[in-house]
Amino acid sequence: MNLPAKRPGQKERRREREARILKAAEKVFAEAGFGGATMQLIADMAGLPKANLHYYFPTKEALYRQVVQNIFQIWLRAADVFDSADGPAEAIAAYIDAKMEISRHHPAGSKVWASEVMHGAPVIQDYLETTLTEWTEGRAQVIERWIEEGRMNRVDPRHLLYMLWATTQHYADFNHQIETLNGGKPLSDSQWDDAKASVKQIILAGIGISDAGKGG
Amino acid sequence: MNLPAKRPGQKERRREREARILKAAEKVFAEAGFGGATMQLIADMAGLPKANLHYYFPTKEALYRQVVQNIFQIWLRAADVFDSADGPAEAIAAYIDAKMEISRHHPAGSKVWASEVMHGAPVIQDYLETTLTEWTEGRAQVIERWIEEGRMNRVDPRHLLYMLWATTQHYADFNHQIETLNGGKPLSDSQWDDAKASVKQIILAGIGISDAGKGG
DNA sequence: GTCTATACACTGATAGAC
DNA sequence: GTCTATCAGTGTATAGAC
Repeated sequence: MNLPAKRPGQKERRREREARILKAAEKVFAEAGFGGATMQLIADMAGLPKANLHYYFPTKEALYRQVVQNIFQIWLRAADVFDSADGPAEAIAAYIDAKMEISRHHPAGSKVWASEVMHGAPVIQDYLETTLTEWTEGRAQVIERWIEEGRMNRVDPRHLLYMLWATTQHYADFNHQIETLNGGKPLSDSQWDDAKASVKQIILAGIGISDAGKGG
Repeated sequence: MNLPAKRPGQKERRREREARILKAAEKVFAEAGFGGATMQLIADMAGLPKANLHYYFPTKEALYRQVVQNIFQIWLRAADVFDSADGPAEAIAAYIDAKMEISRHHPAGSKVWASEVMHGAPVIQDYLETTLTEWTEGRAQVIERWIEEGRMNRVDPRHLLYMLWATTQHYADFNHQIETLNGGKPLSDSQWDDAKASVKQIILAGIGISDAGKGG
């Protein structure tokens, strides 16, 4: 009877808590690693009793798996800009910008991803073998076409992609080291602009596109 | 009396076991992280009873600390080639080659280092603030001089160094991902040559040095 | 100097009251 | 559907026999 009317936004509350747990878990996993992270820490940061986590996620590994999958989706969405442009200069510049933005505003996610891959991808190996492999092959073909059209230097497409991933994610994964070398202070807005400009300058010049991404 | 004569190579045996423990610890820490690594795993891999580890290293953290310090020394030695050359083309090419060799033959060490920095450098923060900061500032000045002498493009020296670190270490830290994208097989000798050549090609061209590092 | 057995703390997960 | 109390398992570290 009144049961349906009795739950206004009950599902929303559950979603809101799930999101809070996932956010806390991402941070704790990033800072302590899977083995070093504890359900107690995650629960405290999410503001819930420890046992409640198992009501939303059956096991620690299931929670971790969800965190990693979310990060993977963010990577994939950022990769879309690679296709929305019609030339290497615009596409690669946009891709660098998008990934640098993620490194700046989502460093914890990048760290969890890096840790997962470093440990042999025990949880997302299937994604590496399917989605990531397909995406990489597709993008390598696009780069190869640009090379044959004479729109950029002949470089190995895969190693170019690795360099893009490595360089952009470095600003997230090693942000503590960069901060220390910056006198203990996080990069300012203008310093982030410098970082993005430097990465674009070197890589675009490195593949023979000289007039793009230069501000002055 | 005969006590000194009674210990032939006793110190050597201790050093040999210490080295074996350190080697096993490096691998376990790299694969499982600090929190995921157990003294049992390290002991098994080193072929010693678990409790014996505490005879050589008082705590798990002390063992970990020694592993991280050793890796840092390897990084520093590799950085020496930066100074043994007299120009940017030779110096940076040699630095890339040296770091790529470490990534190939010492991936576990690179992973432990990456993990330590990602978690906020709880153990080697002092090294970051002293040795690494001084080395970085010195090398940035060298690069700045090369720029003023017109021997390479004007780029931000620090972001160039970050790109060198990120790109070369990526082949160690993400070797599992690279292996997966390579059809599940480790890079062959020639593929490693391609990787080194690609990195040198893009970065050297990216800083305005066009005729170096090209094989054919 | 080396190993076996054990103490003590803490973790992930669950049972049961509300 | 939510929380308190607790269990079983595991981890580091150590005491004590040899």
